Amino acid sequence: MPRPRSPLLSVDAIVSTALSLVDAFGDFSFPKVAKELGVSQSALYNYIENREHIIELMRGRVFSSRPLLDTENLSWEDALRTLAHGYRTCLLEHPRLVPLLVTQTVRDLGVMGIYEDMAIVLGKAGLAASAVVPAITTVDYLVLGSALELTAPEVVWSPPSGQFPALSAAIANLGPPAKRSEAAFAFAVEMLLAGLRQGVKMDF
Amino acid sequence: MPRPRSPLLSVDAIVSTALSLVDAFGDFSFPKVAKELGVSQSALYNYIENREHIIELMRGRVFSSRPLLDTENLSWEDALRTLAHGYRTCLLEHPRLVPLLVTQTVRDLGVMGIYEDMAIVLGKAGLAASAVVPAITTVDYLVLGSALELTAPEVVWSPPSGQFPALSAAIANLGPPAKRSEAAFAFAVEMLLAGLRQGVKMDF
DNA sequence: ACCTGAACACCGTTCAAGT
DNA sequence: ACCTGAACACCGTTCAAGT
Repeated sequence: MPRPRSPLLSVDAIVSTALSLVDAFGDFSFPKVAKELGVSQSALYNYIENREHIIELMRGRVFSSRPLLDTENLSWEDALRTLAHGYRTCLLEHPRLVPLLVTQTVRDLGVMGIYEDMAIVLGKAGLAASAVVPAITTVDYLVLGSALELTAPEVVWSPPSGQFPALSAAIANLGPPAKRSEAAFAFAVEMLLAGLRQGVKMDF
Repeated sequence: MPRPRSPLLSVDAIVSTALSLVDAFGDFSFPKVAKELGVSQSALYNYIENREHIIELMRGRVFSSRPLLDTENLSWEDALRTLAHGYRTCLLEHPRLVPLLVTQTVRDLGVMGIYEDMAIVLGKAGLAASAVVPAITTVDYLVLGSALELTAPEVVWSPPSGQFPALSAAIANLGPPAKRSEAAFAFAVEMLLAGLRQGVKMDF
C-alpha cells in the first residue's frame, strides 16, 4: 500500500477508539484498535509509544471536560465539594477506564491541575500543610472508588442467603448502582467536609 | 509421566505461588505459576477453575489473618476504627494484589465477614439504615485506595518543576510512601468518624 | 513520513492422551 | 485421579521493507 496523501491515523483517533473499546468491553488491545481503524497493528506505533501512553492519553481526554472553577466567589467548602463532584463527573461516562488508570502514575497536566486546585482550596481552608496531601489523597480514593463501583455488573458484595444478616439488611433496599454510587460518594465527601470543618488536627 | 503417588499440586501451593509472584512482579500468569511449581500449565486446571478463581482465593488468603474483633467491649468508634485499620493491615504486605482485586466481585466468605462486622458496628452507632452501605463503601474505598498507593514506585503525582506551586509545596516534605499512605488513611478514617459522630444526616 | 507484514515472546483455556 | 503436550485464539512490541 502506498503512503496515503493524508494520514490514515491520528493520536486523537487512536485515543477515541481505545476509549470506546474500554467503555464497551472494559479493556482495549492493539489488534482491536487497529482493526477498528482499518489499519495494521504496528501502524499505531507511529503515533503512540506503547500501551501505557494510550492509557495516559485516555486519562487526559476524560478529564479535559473538567469545568473551570470559580475559586474566588466560593467558600472553601463549596469549592472543595464542587471540585470533588466535578472530578467524579468526568469519570461517570467512562467508569471502566478506572482499573486501567489506578496502576499508572498521573502524568497528564490537566489532571494535575485538578490536584493543584484542591491544594489551593485546602490551603484556604486553613488545613495544616501536612494534612493537605492526605486530604487530596482521600478525595482521590473516593472518586476512583466511587467510579469503580459503577463498573461492577452487580453489587460488589453478594452475601449468600441466610448468613450475614446485618449486611443483607443494609443491602436489602438499595437503589440502582448509579444512585448508590452517587449516594456513597456524596456521603463520603460530606463526611470529609464535616471533618475538616471540625478542624480535626492530627499529627502526621 | 506416571501419576504421582501423592499429588504434585494443591490449591494452597498454587495460591501461595501466585501470591508471591504478585508480590514480586505485580502480576501472575499460568505459565509462571506452573514453572515455579515444576508442573505443566494445564495441570493447574485440576485444582482451580480459571484465573478469576485464583484471584478470589488470593483474596481469601490475604484476609484470613483478620483479627477477631471484640465488638462487645468497644465503643462503636473504637470498633469501627479497629475494623478499618485491621482491614487495611491485611493488605499491607500484598499491596500489589489490589489492582487484581478491585475488578472482581467479592465472593470470599471471610472478607464478607468483615463487611458484616462493619454493618453491625454502624448499626450500633445509630447510623440511619440507608447510610450503612454508603459508610461501608467509604471504608472500602479508603482501604483499597490506601493500599494502592503503596504500589506506586514513586509518588502518584509528579508535578513538573515550576507549575502547580500549591501542590508542589504540599508534596515538598512528605515522609516515605508507607508513612504517607498510613497517614492519609488514618486521616480519612478520623474524618469519617468525626462525620458520623456529628450525626451528619443526609437523605439518600 | 507513514504504513504493511512477518516475527518474537508472551498470554488463558481446552482437550485428547497417558498412567 | 492427576498429569503432559499439543492446539487455539489471543496479547504487546520490534523491525525490515515498501512508497
